[in-house]
Amino acid sequence: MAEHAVWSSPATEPSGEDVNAVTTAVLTASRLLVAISARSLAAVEERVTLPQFRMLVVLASRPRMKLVTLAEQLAVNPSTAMRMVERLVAAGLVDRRVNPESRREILLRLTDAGAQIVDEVTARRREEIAAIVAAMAPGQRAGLIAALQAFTEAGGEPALGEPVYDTLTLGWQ
Amino acid sequence: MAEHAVWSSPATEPSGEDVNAVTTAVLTASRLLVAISARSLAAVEERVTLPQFRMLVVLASRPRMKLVTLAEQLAVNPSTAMRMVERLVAAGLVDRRVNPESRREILLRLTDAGAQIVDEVTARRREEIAAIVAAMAPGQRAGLIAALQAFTEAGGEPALGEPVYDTLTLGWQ
DNA sequence: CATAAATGATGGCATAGTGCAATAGTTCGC
DNA sequence: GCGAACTATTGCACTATGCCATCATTTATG
Repeated sequence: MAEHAVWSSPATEPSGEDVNAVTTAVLTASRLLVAISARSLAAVEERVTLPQFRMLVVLASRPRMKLVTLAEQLAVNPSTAMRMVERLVAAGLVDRRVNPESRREILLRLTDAGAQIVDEVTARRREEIAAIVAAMAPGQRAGLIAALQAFTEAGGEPALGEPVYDTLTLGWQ
Repeated sequence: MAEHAVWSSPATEPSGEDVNAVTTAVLTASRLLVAISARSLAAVEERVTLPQFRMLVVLASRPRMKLVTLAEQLAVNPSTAMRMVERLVAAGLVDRRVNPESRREILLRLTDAGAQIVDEVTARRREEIAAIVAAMAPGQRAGLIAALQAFTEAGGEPALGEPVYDTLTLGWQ
């Protein structure tokens, strides 16, 4: 549709076409990953909303989190996190208690039920990806690992300083 | 944390470990892609919300869409789509008019301003990915293309029947 | 130690996003 | 011509969000 400019990088490589083709391949693969993610969530989306699931994922990554930290991880306002926590506590998915070390803070963590939801989605996602990988010719798998590692390394760490927040809700760590 | 079972597929390959390693590589790369996506949206998120952006993306993919179709593409209730459309029309990002061919339908399409927002994010995302690809050793790029194509093919089309909706908001098509 | 400053949790208010159910206008099949 | 089917739209309820104000607790400072 829109004419995509070709980002040839004169200073580095003359292989603008090359880069462009790889970029397209990455975008195409991303689409599949997004679809996988959406499917992996289907099983739980009648129990929790997407924002709630993201909150569970963050809490799964680190127990004994206080509210402001949780809000930061989710990149939402503390008041938003507050009300979500209230609902999740009411739903029996999160446990909230005052931090005895510092009584102005609260400590949050998943209940078993909350942890189970996260595990369910995580496992489902891994299964889906594993199934796809298993469908690939064995010889191609090694190439995929090497290629993805190179890509991930070239991408480096997410933006410095900014909170690495996870728009989708992909919670594996 | 949780012990991940190893999905060896006895009927096909004995390479369960192999599959597992590839799966992990895929998940790691996905994380980077999610971060890229989040950053590419930063520039517009003061003008539109994430759901609104997703709506713009869908409208960009096909002009003259009617409301129910739009709602289906977004996997939301028509009433939800309706109200979102109202806001986007008010914001000057979407154009809404009665279909002269069938007066019970409305035809929706992006305004120039709406299209510009989509283009902006799409271009930004491509640029970010291209920059990463450019940082890879040229020799690795060909491998990445081949590997990703194999992966995408093995993944096949998204779930049959279900609407392919895009949880994240990655709108390239 | 006493008091100001900083931290953290909450609540009030307004807006956006969602789904379900009901309603009203159009079009289609017979 | 009429009822069925399709569309848009609205009412209602609830979740998600941000900004700002308030109250409790802890920390820093004189």
